[in-house]
Amino acid sequence: MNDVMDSPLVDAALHPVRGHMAFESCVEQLGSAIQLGIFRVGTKLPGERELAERLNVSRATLREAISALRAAGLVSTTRGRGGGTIVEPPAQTWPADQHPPRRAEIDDLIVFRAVIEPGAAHRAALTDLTVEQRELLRTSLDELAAAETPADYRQADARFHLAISTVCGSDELARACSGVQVRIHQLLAEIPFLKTNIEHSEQEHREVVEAILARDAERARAVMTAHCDATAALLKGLLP
Amino acid sequence: MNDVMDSPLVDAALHPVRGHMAFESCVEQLGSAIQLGIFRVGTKLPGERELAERLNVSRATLREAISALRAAGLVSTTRGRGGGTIVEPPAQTWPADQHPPRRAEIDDLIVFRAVIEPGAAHRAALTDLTVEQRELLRTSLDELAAAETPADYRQADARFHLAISTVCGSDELARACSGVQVRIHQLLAEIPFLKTNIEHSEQEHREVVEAILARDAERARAVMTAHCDATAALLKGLLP
DNA sequence: CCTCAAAGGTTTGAAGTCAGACCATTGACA
DNA sequence: TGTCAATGGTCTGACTTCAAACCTTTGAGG
Repeated sequence: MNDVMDSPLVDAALHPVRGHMAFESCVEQLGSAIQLGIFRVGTKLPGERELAERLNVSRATLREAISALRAAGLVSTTRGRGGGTIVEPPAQTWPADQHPPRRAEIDDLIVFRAVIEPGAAHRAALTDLTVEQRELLRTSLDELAAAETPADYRQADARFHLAISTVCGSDELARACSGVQVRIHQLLAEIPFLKTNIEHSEQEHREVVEAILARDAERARAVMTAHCDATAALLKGLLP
Repeated sequence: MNDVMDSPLVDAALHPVRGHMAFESCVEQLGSAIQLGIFRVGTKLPGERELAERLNVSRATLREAISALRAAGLVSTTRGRGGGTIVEPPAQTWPADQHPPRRAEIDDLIVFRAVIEPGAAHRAALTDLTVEQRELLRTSLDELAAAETPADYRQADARFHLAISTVCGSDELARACSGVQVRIHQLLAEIPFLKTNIEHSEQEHREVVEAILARDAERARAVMTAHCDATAALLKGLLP
């Protein structure tokens, strides 16, 4: 009969609705924010009521999610005034990742990143940045340089990339970058930490910030492109 | 105390979970696909069981969504063998849009689009396209030229842009473009149809495809950037 | 004409999610 | 030291969603 489904466009327009996702999504977002160091070890998460509102989820559901994080040892909770949920130092082993991403997913991610991160860098350079935004970029860069352990470095790296997208002024762009960083971060955690590679990365990081602050959009994009390509090559080469 | 929430990064990492979203999301996706002409007037939608599986939703929920579309007059349904759900010609007026997007949302969308669409064009030019993919681009371009009414043209335009992102080989990128196109399409429907503008657009469309097929990534990106900027200027100028 | 496969239509009970109210604990501050 | 506001903990009834059946309609093909 009438096989509309053969059109390649249908696949782009129709994507799976993640079923039963409120609880899952909360765990994922909070867990990612903790793993990326957006909520740092020892700090307190916002109150349950505020978090629930932010995530547009009922408090009951949010509590389920926090419960799961507590069970996983990522946070601990105390009651009463001044109490709350605080981020625990990472245990010996992260709760084992459930499913190692397929190769196709990695390729997909790498393509998406190659579009979005250089685009964000380009955009950031075109944007009239406030003093705070410039400060955020410099601070993120400094934290990267100050990182002492590989784990610290990877967290600071994720935050750095996120910071660039944040200053573009598009929530949606920032969210897309956040999603990309979460997954990149997970993948990077599985490959060895190469010192020479890091030094090269740091050089690129500095150049990107320099280009953005100098409002040299083309250069910002070019350097970020090279940076993403380098990571992509690493991942493609070192992942199973 | 410990106000972690002040970090601008938190906003990027934590985004609202759309509560109760299965039904809503189905209506949105199917409705958008119909409005963009991905499912064309007079054609039959895939069967309920297949659609439900694609959307990762129970058949009951999918049926609720179709029911809503039927109530809105977008589709009609017949039973029995050979029956199904077919796309109706658009009524005089589309079911009135619920909430006209705020100015901030429009700016957000425009920034995101300025990153993602030129990025996709660039990427498409770098990709080894199959014969089918090249054909898809040419066909989309032809349909654009063949459009007779403003509504036809806008649909063909959305499909054209979607086609470009589709050939990049990243589902996620295609999905992001799809989301952008849906919203751009809605906005464009609210402003006058300017003939001179369209002619200019068509020229750019041709150049983009030409550049992609010639594998001139820089040119593809530059032309697409100009194209997006033009649309952005239109929207900013003509929307309330 | 008959049969039956393919499609939409319906039912059912379990599980997830929600809003909102109320309970219990505890430390900040008067 | 006592109060109480802030915070996590609990409960309840309603709504949504799910999976997996089964029912009804209808046209294609023998």
